[in-house]
Formats: sequence, C-alpha cells, structure tokens
Amino acid sequence: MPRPNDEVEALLREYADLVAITGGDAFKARAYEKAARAIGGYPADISTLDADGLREIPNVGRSIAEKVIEYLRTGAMAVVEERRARIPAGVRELIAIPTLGPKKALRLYEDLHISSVSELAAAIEADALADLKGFGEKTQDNIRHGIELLRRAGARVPLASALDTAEEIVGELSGVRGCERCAYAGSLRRMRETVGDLDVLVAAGRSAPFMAALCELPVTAEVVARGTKKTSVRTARGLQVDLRVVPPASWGAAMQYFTGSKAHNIRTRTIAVRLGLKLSEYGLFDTGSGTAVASRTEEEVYARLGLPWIPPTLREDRGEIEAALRGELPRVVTERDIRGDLHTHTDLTDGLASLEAMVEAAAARGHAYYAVTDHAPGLSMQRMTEEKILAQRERVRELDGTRRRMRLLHGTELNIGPDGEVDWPAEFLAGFDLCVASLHSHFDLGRGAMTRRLVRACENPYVHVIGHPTTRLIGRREGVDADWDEVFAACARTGTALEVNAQPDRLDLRDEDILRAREHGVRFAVNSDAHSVPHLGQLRFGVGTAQRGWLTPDDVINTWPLARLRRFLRTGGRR
DNA sequence: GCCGTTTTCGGCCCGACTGTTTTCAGTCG
Repeated sequence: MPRPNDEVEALLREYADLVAITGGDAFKARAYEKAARAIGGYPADISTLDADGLREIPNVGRSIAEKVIEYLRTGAMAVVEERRARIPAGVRELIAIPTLGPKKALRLYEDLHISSVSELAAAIEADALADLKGFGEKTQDNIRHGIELLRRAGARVPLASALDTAEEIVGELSGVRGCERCAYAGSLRRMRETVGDLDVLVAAGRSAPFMAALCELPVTAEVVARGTKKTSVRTARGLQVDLRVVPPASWGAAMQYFTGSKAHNIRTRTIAVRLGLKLSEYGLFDTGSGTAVASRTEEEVYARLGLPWIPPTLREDRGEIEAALRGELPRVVTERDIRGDLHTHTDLTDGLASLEAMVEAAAARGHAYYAVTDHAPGLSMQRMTEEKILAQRERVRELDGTRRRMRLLHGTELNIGPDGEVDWPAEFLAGFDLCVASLHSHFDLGRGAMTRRLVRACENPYVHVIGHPTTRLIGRREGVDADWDEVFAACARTGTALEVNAQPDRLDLRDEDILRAREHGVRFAVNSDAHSVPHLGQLRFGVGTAQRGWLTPDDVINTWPLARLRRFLRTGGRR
C-alpha cells in the first residue's frame, strides 16, 4: 500500500488542480499544492497524527487538517467529490499536457466539450480548434507535441509507482499459505525508467490460492484473465499485473525467463541451442532426452550455459553476454556501496525539512558523509543570499560529526546561466566544500550554444558536479540538445563528475548516456537531490540507473572513502 | 487556504517566455 501521506498528497494535488480549472482563487490552489507537497514529504505517517499533529506540518492549517482527518476516517473528502462531479476526470488529464494549463483546459471543456486527451487529439486533427480564442497555429502545434510526449511514456508507469504496487503485491502474496518464493521480475527488476506491466512470480505447489488472492487484493480493479498457471489483473491506475505460479523446482528458470529482456533471452536461448539444450520458463532441458539439467536457481541456469549470474539491470543485450563470456562483467555499484549523498536541499531554499532533520535522517540511513547543497541566488525565486548561506555553513560545521559521526560537506547547487556562467565570484565559491551546477532555464538555446554553455560550466574550477545534466522530465520534457560527446569529453578533461540524479521522474543522466559518458572516462555522482526526508530513499532508483549504465564503485565518487572524495574535490579530479 | 504580524488582514517566489488575446494572459520553473 502506498503511504497514507502519498494518498493524501495525490488527493490534495487533484483538488488544487480542480480549483485552478474551475477558476477558483489562484492562491487557494497554490495553498493546496503546497500542503500536498509538505504532506508527501513529511517523515511521520499522517495516519498516526491528530489534528494538532497535522497542523505541525508546514502549510497545513485548520481547514486542510480537517479534510485530512475526514479522509483518514471515511476514505474520501467531500469537497473533492463535489468538484469531481462538476469536472470530468479527463479534463484534469488535459493539464498534464505540457503548455496546456487549467485556463485552456476549461476553455476546451466549456466551448467544445472536450474532456479527454484523445478527444483533444481528434479535435486538433479535425481542425475543430481553429475558431477557439487563444488556440492559434503555434499553440496547436505545441499541444500536438505535448500529447505525443505524453503518449510515448503514457502507456507505461513510472518506475517508482510500479515498484510501490509490486512491493505491495509481493508482500501480500508472500503471506499466502504455501508460498515458497515470491518476487517481481520483468522490466521492473531490470529497473527500467518506466514499466509497461508487472510480472510477479510465485513458487508453490498449488496455484489456486494465489490466483484468488491476487484477484481480491485492494489494488486490483479488474480481472483480465484467470487461469491455473497465469492470472492477469489491472490496477485502478491501469497497470496490468501478470502473476505466474510455477513449481518450486522451476523458480530460477522462471525468474530468468520473465526478467528478460526479450533481447537478452534470445541470446541465452541461442546459447542453449548450441549446447544441445532448450531453455524455457520451466528449466533448461537436454534436447535429446528431455531431462532437466538446471532450473532451481538463476545461478544454476546461467552456469549451465557457461555464464556467470548476470545482474538483472544489465540484461538488455548491450554487451553483457559477451562480457560474461570473457569473464569481464562489471562489478556494478549497489546501494550498499554508496557512502554519502552529494546533492540535497533544506528548507533554507525549496526543501521541506530543516537542516537538522535532513542530517538526522541521512545519518540514520548509515551515510558516512552528506553534502547540503541548497540553491544559489541565480534561481531568484529561492531568495538566497551570501549571509544566509554563510549562516548555514556555520550550522553545518557545528553539526559535523555529531550524528553517528557522519561528516558533513557544505555545498551549493549553482545555476548555470545561458552563457555557462554560475552564481558568485570565484573567491566566494572557494569557500564551499562542493559545488553542483545545474541548468534550470533557457533550455532551447540550440545545440552549439548549449554545448558551449555546458563545457564552460565544466571548465569552471569550482564546479565539481553537473546536476541532472540533460534536465529531462520523463514523459513531460525532453532533455536539452547538446553535443554530448563533447560535453562528456570536457567532463573527463576537467575532472567534473556527472550526476545520476535519482529522482524517479528525472533519472538523469539516463542509462544510455551513462554508457557513452563512461567511454570518455567520466566520473559520476549518484545523488538523491532530496527535498524532503522521504526523498532520501529514492537513491535506489539512481543506483539502478547507474547499474544499467554499467557503473562500478570506482566510477562513482560518492562510493569513495571521504579522504579520496576530498582529494577529488580539491584537485579537480583529473584522472 | 496558510501564515505572520509593524497580529485577524493582506500578501502569497519572481521573472521569463510565448503566442497572439496588440498590451497581456497563460504557463513554467
């Protein structure tokens, strides 16, 4: 089950959208948005709080606290239900289209009765928007492109929410009598950035209890197919879940088969054929006699094919078979290798939690070191000043080493301006232990100018890490256009690390870019970019992405002991 | 709707970009 905090966050966000669409007070909509964010990012489980406890959460006042309590008690909020009755759900979906906001969505609905993305697409094709005020040629082009972006990711679910659902289902099915093993496989196990459907496997003697359990789970909205070997259901959010129950003796073969990818499986099956074997989800069999030669564990199956066990995140037929045959599979970085987080925020800028709360939570995660990197003044909306960040530095120094001996680095996230310049003069930058520099605006400079901009940022001796380098938002915004090989070469030359930003809607750099950058000899930092305590846990998605980019601990500077990291930060890390 | 106070109203991140509604509304970060 998602945390109650996440459910309430989603509900309050929906209410904020509905208020904005129905033309309510813009500040009211904003207030609900802020409260939604604060509740989603609040460390304590809100279902354990009373009204006073809820009002301790920033941006939650009397009215919202009451609504939260109403929801926790009854499972619904009356005001949300009322607005839902007035505005079809599809109208809210419209504002997910980039460049289309609440005002345009309402106009489309009121004037043309458009209440879904597909109706809007059809209307544009039929040229039905021509006479609508505010919808000129360019606007229609933008909407068309926005729908395209949405559709490309649309049928797939973001990694983080797929994982929530999968863990809930695995948790439930593991508790069913007779369950010997239960796990998810498929693209989720390979940690792809979006997931088309969930593959869940159970090893058990009898399948019926598991099929029944799946169909009755709270998360199940619809049963698509029900059989003895396989049952498929759909969740309320439209995610299809395929459950397969296999005999315990087939567990390894089934996990191998259903983890995929398809391309990887074709390779493993071809190897099997050459060895006179047949590989299926039930096991590896001798083609002649039909006797099983391996099936119980994945290790066994791979070993019989002459391969070491291959981490799921590498199984994309991107050279892992060849590397495995040569005995040169990378020892990919794991969450346990990460010693610290090098990009995090506090409530001094747009984070939700205090410095103390973030440090406490990071120490509890077992980090050996931790960098605080609030926004610099270049993002003017954050209202940062030299005084404020120096005061923070003093506090960071006081806290250094006081929480489970975790060491603190004082840093900042600089804004890379259009020409590649960053905030603050050199002498001020020299006072930071660590500077992350990121793009936050001017995304359409054109390839040449964007390349020069990024290279210039790399060449700044005080810039240690380029944060979320492409600034893509999965399903919402493409990354900026640049000659990335040139940028990667500049990173390698100047000793500037590239971030693997772990926010599930960023995952930036993405796996393919990491593979390319790695060829240039670039170092990486896998960072949470946490703006709240719960976000610290999103590091796992960054680690999965780093694995998909074949990164080893040696490639990732925040797996290094602090002394080595400090040396890298001091010397510019040239190899 | 929340918050803070030079407290119970008045402000709320601020600016840039875009398209087209020719003087600004809508959207975004």
